[in-house]
Amino acid sequence: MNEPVTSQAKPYHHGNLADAILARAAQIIDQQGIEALTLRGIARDLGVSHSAPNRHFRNKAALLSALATDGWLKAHEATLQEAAATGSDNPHVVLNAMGRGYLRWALENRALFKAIFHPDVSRQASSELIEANRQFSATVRAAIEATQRDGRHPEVPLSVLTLFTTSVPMGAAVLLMDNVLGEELFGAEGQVMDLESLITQVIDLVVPLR
Amino acid sequence: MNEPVTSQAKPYHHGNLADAILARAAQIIDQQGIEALTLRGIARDLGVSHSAPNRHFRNKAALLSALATDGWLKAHEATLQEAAATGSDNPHVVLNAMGRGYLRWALENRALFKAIFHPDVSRQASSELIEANRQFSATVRAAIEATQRDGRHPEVPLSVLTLFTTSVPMGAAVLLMDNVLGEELFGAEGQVMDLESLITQVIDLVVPLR
DNA sequence: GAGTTCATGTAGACGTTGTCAACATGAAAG
DNA sequence: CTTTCATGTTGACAACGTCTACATGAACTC
Repeated sequence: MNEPVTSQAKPYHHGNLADAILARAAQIIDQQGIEALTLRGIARDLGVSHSAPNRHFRNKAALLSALATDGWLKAHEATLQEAAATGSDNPHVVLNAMGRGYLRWALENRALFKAIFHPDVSRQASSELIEANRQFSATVRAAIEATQRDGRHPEVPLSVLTLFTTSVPMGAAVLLMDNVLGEELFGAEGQVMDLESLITQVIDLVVPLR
Repeated sequence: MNEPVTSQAKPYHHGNLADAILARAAQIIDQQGIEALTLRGIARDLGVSHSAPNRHFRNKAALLSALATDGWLKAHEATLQEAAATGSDNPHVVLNAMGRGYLRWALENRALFKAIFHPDVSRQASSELIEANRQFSATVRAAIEATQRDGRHPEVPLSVLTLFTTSVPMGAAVLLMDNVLGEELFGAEGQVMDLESLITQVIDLVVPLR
C-alpha cells in the first residue's frame, strides 16, 4: 500500500526528493494530523538537511498546494473510474456513481482531501492547482447538467442543483472524517452501519436511481 | 455589530482580557484568515505583553477550542431562533428553517465556523466544547427524527438521513465560504444569484416543504 | 576525456512563534 | 494594615520557515 519512499531510481544526489517529500507529507497528515506537518520534520525523516525541501517547494504553502493539486487529480480519476465501472450512460446512474467514487476516495485519502480544504491552499493557488480544480469541476458540472436534462429537479437553477449535489459528498466526507457530530448522531441506537452501505444510501438520497 | 473590545467594565488590571482576546481572534480570522492567527499578534494588538494570553488560555489550541465552543452555542441559537420564527409545528417547516438558520449563520460568522472545523480543535476537545456540540446535535437529531416520522424518507435508517441532512448546510457553507469549486460552477451562465435565494432553494432540496 | 554548468543538497543565520519559569502588581479578603 | 492570589510582565528557550552563501556531483560541451 505504501509507495516506496526511497525509490530505486536515483537520478540525482539523493533520489527524487520531491516525490519523497510529498509521500512523507501525506503520511504525516494521515498519522499525526495536518497541523503536525513541518518542513524540517519531513527533512529529518528523509535524512536530508533542514532546508533541502526549499529546493523543491518555494514555501510550506507550495507543498500543501502540490498535495492539493495531486488531490484534485486523484479525486477526478476516482470519480471518473467509478462512473465508467457502471458501464451505463444513464445520467442518473453515472452521477450517482461519481458521488460514491468521490466520497469513498475522500475517506480513503484523508491526507489529500484535507490538503484540498486547508486554508493556506485556497489563498495561494498555483496555476496547476486552479487547472486541476477546473477540470474536476467541469466534469462534475457536466454530469449534473445531464441529470437535470434527464428530469432531475428541473424547477431549480443549475447553480442551486450543483451546490446541493456537491455539498453532500463533500460535507459527508468532512463529517465522517473528523466525526464532527460525535456519536450522538450516528450509531447511537446501537446499530453500527457498514461504511460502504452508508455511502451508498446517502448518495442515493442526492441522486436517486429512479 | 462589533462588540466593544475594550469594555468599560475593568474588574481587574487591564479589563477582562479573555473576552477581548476572543473578540480580536475572531476579527483576525475574518480579516486575515485563520492561519494568520498568533497569540503574540493578538497580545500586540491589545497592548498587553506577549504572554498575557497564556493566563487565560492554556495554549493556542485552547483558544481555538473556546472559539469553537462559542461557535456551537451561537449556531445552536441561530438555528433555534429561525425555527421559532416560523411559528409552525410542522416538522418539515421547522427543520427547513433550521437548515436555513444554520447556513445563514455560518456564512455570517465565518470565524467561528472555521474554528469549529479547525484540525487543532477536533483533536483536543474540552468538556465544554463536547457539551456544546452534544446539545446542538441533540436538537438537530430530534428535528430530523420528527420529519422522518412525518413521512420524510421512511425507507432509510435515521443515521443515513441525518448524514444527508446535515451534510448539505455544512458542505454548502464550506463551498460558498472558500469558493472552492470556483466560478466554473456558479454563475458561469452569467446569472448571478442572490445569496439568500440560493440558501432557500438549496435547503428546500434537502427538506422539501411539501 | 577534461572542463564547465547548473540543478540539487548543506551549513549557518535571522526573525517569529508557542510556551515556560520567575518576578511584579494591585484588587479583594481577613 | 497585612496577606493572598489572580492577573500581567520579563526574559528565556526550542522549534519553525526562510534566506544567503557555499559545496557537490551528474550531465553537457568541446
